[in-house]
Amino acid sequence: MSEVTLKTKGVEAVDKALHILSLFTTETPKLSLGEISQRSGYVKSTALRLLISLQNAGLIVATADKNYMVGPQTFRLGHLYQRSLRLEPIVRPVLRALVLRTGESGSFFRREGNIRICLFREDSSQVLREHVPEGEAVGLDKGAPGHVLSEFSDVDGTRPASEGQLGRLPIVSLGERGPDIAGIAAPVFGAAQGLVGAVTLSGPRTRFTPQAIDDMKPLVIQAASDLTGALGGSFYDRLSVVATRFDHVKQG
Amino acid sequence: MSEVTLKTKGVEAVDKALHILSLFTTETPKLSLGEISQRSGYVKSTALRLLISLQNAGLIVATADKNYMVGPQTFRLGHLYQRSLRLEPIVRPVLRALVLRTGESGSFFRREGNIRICLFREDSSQVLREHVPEGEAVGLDKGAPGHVLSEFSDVDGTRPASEGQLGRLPIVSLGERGPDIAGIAAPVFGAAQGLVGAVTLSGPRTRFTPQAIDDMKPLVIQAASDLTGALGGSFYDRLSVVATRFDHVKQG
DNA sequence: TCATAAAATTCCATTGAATAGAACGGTGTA
DNA sequence: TACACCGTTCTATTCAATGGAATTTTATGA
Repeated sequence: MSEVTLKTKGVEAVDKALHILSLFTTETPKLSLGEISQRSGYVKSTALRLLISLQNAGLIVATADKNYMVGPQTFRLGHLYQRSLRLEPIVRPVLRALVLRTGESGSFFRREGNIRICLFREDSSQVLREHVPEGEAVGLDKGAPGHVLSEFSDVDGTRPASEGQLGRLPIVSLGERGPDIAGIAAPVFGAAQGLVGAVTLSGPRTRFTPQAIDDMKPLVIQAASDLTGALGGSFYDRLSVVATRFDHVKQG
Repeated sequence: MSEVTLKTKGVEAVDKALHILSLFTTETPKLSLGEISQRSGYVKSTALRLLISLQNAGLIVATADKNYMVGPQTFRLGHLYQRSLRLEPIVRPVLRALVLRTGESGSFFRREGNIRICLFREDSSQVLREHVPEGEAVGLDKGAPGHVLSEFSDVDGTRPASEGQLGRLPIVSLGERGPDIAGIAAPVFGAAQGLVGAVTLSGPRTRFTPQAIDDMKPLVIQAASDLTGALGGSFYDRLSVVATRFDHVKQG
């Protein structure tokens, strides 16, 4: 109610309905009317009517046991979104190559507001692997890709990344997102759009030894550079800079 | 207005907003306010307010050139849907194996109302391949998986598939969905849920020679049987039936 | 099995949110 | 420079959304 009712406002009933939609998360993928009413703060009759509209649109489906889950239309729209970015044919092969050469899992993250979502993921074939499925939203403050997306968020067509920023690449994270999870990430830039996302290799910390990390670092940088090139970006074109700095990073 | 305002109805404003959302398709992923107003029939001021709510929820984003596209929240929700079905860990490996052994692309379709959507897809590495990306909605009347999903749609926990139905498997489609596209499909059943989906191999018609088709048929049947088993289903347990009929099918 | 509790669903008078269309402003085109 | 088109803001009217109570359905357990 008192949330954010400012600016040129939308339609309250729609806001409420979509708020209900947002209650469905990985942790709570299935909710009863009572839970929805409680969590949203809307009385049950109101929540129910909103749910009917959501169901008619196929965004929500009712289960046999009188619960609610997200519906098939979300899937259609979600893939429409994924395709609208036109990144998949570029990113997927690069990730696949990374995974083949390292045996760890490769992902591509994109910043959306103050979270990051896993747009693409290629799993390693290892039995032991961490798991951030595609579509998962994670905070910006944790993990190597999070740092990358924060650090380079102000990069756009007019303001390229500084040498100092590039010098710190790739960013390595050990035990941040979870005690046993490690990751190595680097930013991907587009021509005019600036920061597009972050490419990362991740896996169980036990396999990320100093030696292994040193082996993977140049591969991640190379992948980020390849992707940036494919998107028309040029920040990695100063390869001398990156190469020089990169030697430096390896020592650190 | 006169569309469908019957039954225990929901909330009109929400219906309108979600109708706007449904205007975004593969063919028209990007719409201006004018187009939205025209296609939906809502006056521009109304459409604009609904769009504001949709934007606040992250389901729609405005592009730099004053157009609208689906937003990142659809992606999050879409993958939540995909995961809520709990099919991916089961289906994906089977598809991958199919692709490896045949060189064609494998997909898993699910019926949603009177359309089918591609839930999972594993591309072949061949240069020439047809393309139905994940999330794409296709009609039930065309293509091998469409026929499968139609033919077995009445199968549920209480009414198993008849021998006659099973005998016609797998269903082969040549040049139906497009003049150059061929596919081989078979149904997947769950324990109590009945028909869960259809697994299919598809590719350019030129590679689907009678010989190649005969080679692929048992693999598709086997994949469908494996998936059905993994889901607790048992329709393929009458393997004698399937095997016998299958020999018959090969001759046909 | 029936009684009790809890949840979902329906109903309806009140009211304020959504609406339509006109007016405004901005941008590109002839 | 003027015109035409598109997006955006404004506002009085009205009808759709609301919430709470009533009713029905489902779950629990004695």
